Amino acid sequence: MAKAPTKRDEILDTAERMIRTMGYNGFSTRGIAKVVGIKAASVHYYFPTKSDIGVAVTERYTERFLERLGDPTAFEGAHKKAIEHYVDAFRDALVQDGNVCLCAVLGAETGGLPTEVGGHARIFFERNLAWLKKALAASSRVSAKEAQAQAIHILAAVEGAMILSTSLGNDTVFNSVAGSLAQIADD
Amino acid sequence: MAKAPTKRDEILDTAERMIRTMGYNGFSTRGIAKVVGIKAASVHYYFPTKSDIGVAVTERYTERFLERLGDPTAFEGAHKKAIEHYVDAFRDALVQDGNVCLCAVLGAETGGLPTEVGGHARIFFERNLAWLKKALAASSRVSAKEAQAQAIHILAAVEGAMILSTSLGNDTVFNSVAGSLAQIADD
DNA sequence: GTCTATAATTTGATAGAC
DNA sequence: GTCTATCAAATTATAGAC
Repeated sequence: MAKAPTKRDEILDTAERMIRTMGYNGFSTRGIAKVVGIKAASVHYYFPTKSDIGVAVTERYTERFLERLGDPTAFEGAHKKAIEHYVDAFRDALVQDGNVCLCAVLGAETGGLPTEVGGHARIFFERNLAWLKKALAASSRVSAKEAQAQAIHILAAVEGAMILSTSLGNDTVFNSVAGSLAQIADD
Repeated sequence: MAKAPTKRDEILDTAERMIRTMGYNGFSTRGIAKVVGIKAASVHYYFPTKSDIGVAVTERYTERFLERLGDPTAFEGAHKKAIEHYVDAFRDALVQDGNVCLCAVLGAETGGLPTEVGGHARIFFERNLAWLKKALAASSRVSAKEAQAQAIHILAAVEGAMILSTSLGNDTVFNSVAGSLAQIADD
């Protein structure tokens, strides 16, 4: 039997959804409270400040995402499989959740974020690049330099593809980019 | 002698800079007024609503960008040159202006935008894809289908690269992606 | 065109009762 | 833990004087 989500979880779920559709400056404690079915003051009981919500959402998002990615060295020799596995994680975020990557949104409005929130978005990107570099190094014979460049390229393309898909209202855009990235393995 | 910018232009310049750093929900009419040196009520004289500012900024941005791109059929046989020219336009936006692409920001927060503003961001993307398709079709022997996929890939990668660069505080990230994209021509 | 004044609403946050 | 009540500030926008 799945544990019922705590109020705290519901707040984070709602905040994540709102940030991913409207941005950090597009949600309010009152807006969250209304959805969760409590009062704004109760939201502040769990998270003293709005920035605390942003940080908690981003940390949870990053942990979940990297957990789902799993072991980057599990793709020995299967370069293409590694990339497909990576891209699939984002596809799920886009199609299942129906939203852009949290950190694509946060990264886009970096200048309008509390410093700590922007810092945690940055950590998401850094950890993703580290995962990709390891996965590429373990699955192909590219140099460390090439692995670095490929990692940056893949992450940038996937994040951009989610934004494009959302703005154009067309998920096939994401899949088109996913297909192109799989061919990086054919170098 | 360059014409002095009108007040209207100054408002749009300031709004564009603010949206590109903080997002649409991160700027206010008062914030703009303070920078321009007038009162908020005067901003509303030029643009009745905030949404009007967003639309005007996006339209102007799109026109300028496509003007700068020029003729997409000017690269006969020079596939690589076409891509480099396209990527350079974004590099200038990132390095000279010091900001992410306006529509990367707007696209990321689509769900939090007035409908018309989101619609104009979408138009930016559509016109960019159209330009790229023409440029790729005119400069190489790829099929229409391949040109479409390559166009989407290039646009997504460039937009994502700007966000990554900003969040990581590192412009070399953009240049790395730019280098990878130039190799698409080597297929 | 630019201002003052102001309205109506929203926002982030706190104090204190229950 | 959740509430009511409240605050101070900010926000979008309008009316009307100059």
